Amino acid sequence: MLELRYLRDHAETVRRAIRAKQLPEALASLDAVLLADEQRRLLRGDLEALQARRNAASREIGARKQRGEDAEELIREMGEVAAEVKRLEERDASLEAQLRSHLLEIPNVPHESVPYGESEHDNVVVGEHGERLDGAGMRPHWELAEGRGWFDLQAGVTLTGAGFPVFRGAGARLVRGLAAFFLDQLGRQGYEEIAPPLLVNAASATATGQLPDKEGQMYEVSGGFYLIPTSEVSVTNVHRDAILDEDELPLRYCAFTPCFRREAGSYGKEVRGLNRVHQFDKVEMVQFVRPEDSYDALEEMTGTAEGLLEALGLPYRRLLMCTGDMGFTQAKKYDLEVWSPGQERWLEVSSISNMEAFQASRLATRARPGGVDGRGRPRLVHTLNGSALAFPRTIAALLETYQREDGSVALPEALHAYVGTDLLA
RNA sequence: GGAGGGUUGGCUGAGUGGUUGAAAGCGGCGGUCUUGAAAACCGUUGACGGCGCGAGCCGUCCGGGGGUUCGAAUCCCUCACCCUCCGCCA
Repeated sequence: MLELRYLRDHAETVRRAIRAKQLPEALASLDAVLLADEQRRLLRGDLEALQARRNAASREIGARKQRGEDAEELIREMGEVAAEVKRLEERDASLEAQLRSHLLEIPNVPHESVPYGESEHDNVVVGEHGERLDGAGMRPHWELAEGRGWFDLQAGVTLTGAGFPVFRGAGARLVRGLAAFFLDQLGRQGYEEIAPPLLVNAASATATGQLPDKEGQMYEVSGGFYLIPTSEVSVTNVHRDAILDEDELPLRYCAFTPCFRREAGSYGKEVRGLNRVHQFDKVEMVQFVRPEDSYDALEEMTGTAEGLLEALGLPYRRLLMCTGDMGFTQAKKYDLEVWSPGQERWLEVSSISNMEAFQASRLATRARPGGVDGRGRPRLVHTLNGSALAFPRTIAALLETYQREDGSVALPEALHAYVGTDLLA
């Protein structure tokens, strides 16, 4: 969330940001925060004066009793003060709770380099790599897989419901190979591998920004837990409520996990095959960096994800998300889309974002200059995350791009050792 | 699941109702000494919020929440986590 002090000093900037992000309902939240803040500061003036009086009187009572003097009158007097203090404290607590809940409803402010836009149509293509294959005669991945049994959508429907594909045989091996390939690549670039819990509590989901505003996107299970919609949630919360050593930044983590998303309201060709599913695998990158380094880190991470697509020989393009399409928590976000020749459309396989301090303030993740024992004041870190990469659409593009006349798929060389074959037949 | 013990500042660890924001030690920072360093010695050293140009003043914080009291780190309730023992499971 944005910090209260920032909100007080930059209310207009935040109003513009809210409008640019197409979240007008947050304007009321901002007003509510500013009002509650003002009321609270007034209240605290009275409250603290009263507390000071009580503290002084209590000391005096203690002193008198020690001298064996009578303090009955003062005690009676303080009884009234104590009741008033209690009343004001309750009012203060209620204002603070209001403040906090509305604060959580205010989105992050886009970076100045982010273009204004109302929807996905206003995103800007900032680079394209590789030559798109002509779609003539190319089959979509679901037809290819159907013939060879690499994944079984019907079985998933039986087991669970639509959007839960069952990978099998060479398809399952491809999943495992891709995971190992991605993780190895990231490991080489200094990312520490994490195998996190797949269930998180509400505090974790709130810290990374899934709650309270995107509740409907997560599966909630009994015990008050949520299935992670991305390992960003698990991995970023590893340092919740922590003071890091600023000299040890950046911290780079990666994780291979399933992700669970309700994706309510999607239909039609958007969801054919592996285009959009409720459970999918993804390798995620997460970084904790010093504030002044976060935009360099964003470029670096995006480059890393692009490197994976290049290693797989898949044509892709990079999009800079406009203000209206970038999401609640982000300050700047790139999407990578891979070319799907069998469908003749672009498929989003990665999304890399800089949250600046937005998550860090909810996480209370700070870093102290000069080490944990140092004397410097801790300050909020910046957090970033990005997919490297999401599996189903990567697999779709791989199958379609490398398909042969007979419906088999010749894998790119980078995967041969990982999948244990150069051909899915 | 049952019984007991514990959770205090960056760390170890005192403190069981009244100048305790908290002893002591370690660590950190500054200094003396030294060619330099170590050792020794001296000083200093929590966070957050509010007010003030400033020196400074006020408030809150001893795992979380609630209660008793004029006053709570200290008493009561509750929750979480850790440790020990018993049971159960792998």
